[in-house]
Amino acid sequence: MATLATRDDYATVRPLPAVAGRDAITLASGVVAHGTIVPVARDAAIFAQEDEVAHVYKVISGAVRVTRLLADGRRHIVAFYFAGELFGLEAGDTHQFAAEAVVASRIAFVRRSAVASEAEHSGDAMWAVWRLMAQELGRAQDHALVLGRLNAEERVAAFLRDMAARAGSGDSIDLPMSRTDIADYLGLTIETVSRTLTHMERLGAIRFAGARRIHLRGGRPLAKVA
Amino acid sequence: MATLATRDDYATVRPLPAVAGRDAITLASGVVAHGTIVPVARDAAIFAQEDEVAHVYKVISGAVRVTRLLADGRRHIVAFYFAGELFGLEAGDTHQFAAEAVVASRIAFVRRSAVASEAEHSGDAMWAVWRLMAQELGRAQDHALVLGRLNAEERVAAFLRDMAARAGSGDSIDLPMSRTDIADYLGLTIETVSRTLTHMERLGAIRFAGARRIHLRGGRPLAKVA
DNA sequence: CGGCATATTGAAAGGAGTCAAGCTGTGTGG
DNA sequence: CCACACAGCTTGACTCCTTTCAATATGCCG
Repeated sequence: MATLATRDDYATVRPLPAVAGRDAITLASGVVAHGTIVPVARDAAIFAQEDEVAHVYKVISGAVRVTRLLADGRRHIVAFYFAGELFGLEAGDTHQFAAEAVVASRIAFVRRSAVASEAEHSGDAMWAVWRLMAQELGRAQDHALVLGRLNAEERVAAFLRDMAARAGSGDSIDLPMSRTDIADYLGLTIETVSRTLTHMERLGAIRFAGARRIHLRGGRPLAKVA
Repeated sequence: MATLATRDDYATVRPLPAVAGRDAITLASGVVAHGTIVPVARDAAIFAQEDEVAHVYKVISGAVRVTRLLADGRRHIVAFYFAGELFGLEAGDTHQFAAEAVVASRIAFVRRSAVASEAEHSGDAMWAVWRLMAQELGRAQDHALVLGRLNAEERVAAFLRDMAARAGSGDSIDLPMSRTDIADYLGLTIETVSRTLTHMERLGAIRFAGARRIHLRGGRPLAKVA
């Protein structure tokens, strides 16, 4: 199914240790740590599924997808991250997921130890990390609800609403990811995603301006989910 | 769809403030807080979806389900919790879910503020709460993968494996929840759950001892997922 | 022992998947 | 600057897994 992104397909980006810590990265309001901003090409890996957890990441510009691969090749996208968002926070020492740039992006690498020591010394930082974790948990639970109980139309509508809030401006949504990415995020096939979007356009709920730019019309697809 | 558990169906259990704090509850190894152990009847609510977050809970005995209800009545089960497990930890001030006892259970109510102050004073407690949160996140992400990319047989197999590890003894699984609960957890219908279990029995992968007691045979259903 | 909730089983329908062409549009080379 | 080429997207026809609708069966509890 679909084109797979395995570890060997792309070179993993590895910032030189020597230059790490050059930039001041704002993890949360008031919480700043040193890190390195690295340009990452489209589809290049930021970390792989077996990598040791060494950093926490912030999207400076562009977009990131976090994925899991099943042994038989099925792919699941855990989450997308956009400019300003943090990702890569995991409890264990080995990444359970892989992360790749959806489009050419600039990613801040902050050493996990830097975040940890920041959190130990400052209640604010600790609190910020906690909030981030809680937000991730909420997103994952929402995602499970979408995958467990919504039909194709509802899933795509929920996705568009989420994207409108996070990657859109006004009623215009800029989708940096492919239909394959959307399908793997929503537990559907690319054909179903495509058909559903076409159907929504026919209904007048959305309008296309190229395959990856969508205008919402009258918030019609918003009506469904809690 | 299915029998619905709405807020009005059951009386919510509310421990008397006067008796709160009578028992010493172990939240994690070495982290103890005062709380109250309350008996909760089968299907009785522990908290409802709109309730203010006042407590953190620990299952002393029995089992708990945490659910979400869609406006049209569709139900999604976020998670099950068994003896020894903690639940109810949420970031906001209002519960996003409801919790009910699956069977008659004993639940420890610990004031959230007690946990918070414990965490503020002790690095250990803080760390324990963090670990719990991270574990929940991992579970939610695993659940999303199951719902997004596995078929009915694989979902049930994954469920049985999880139950064997958490609510079983050896190769024997004691399922306290109904087929409806399982279906709402796995994003299936009760008929599909039932048929799948029957099919697994025909294949010799499991053996029934009553509808809610299952013996695994040779770990056959374990073969599928990562 | 009866009665009701829970579970199983069957048959038919439907929504999403699969397989297979085309189409579009973006990037590149002539 | 135009045109080709390839990746990505759309559309169509058909299949299949899961749902839906409908009876039974089972079993727990009073």
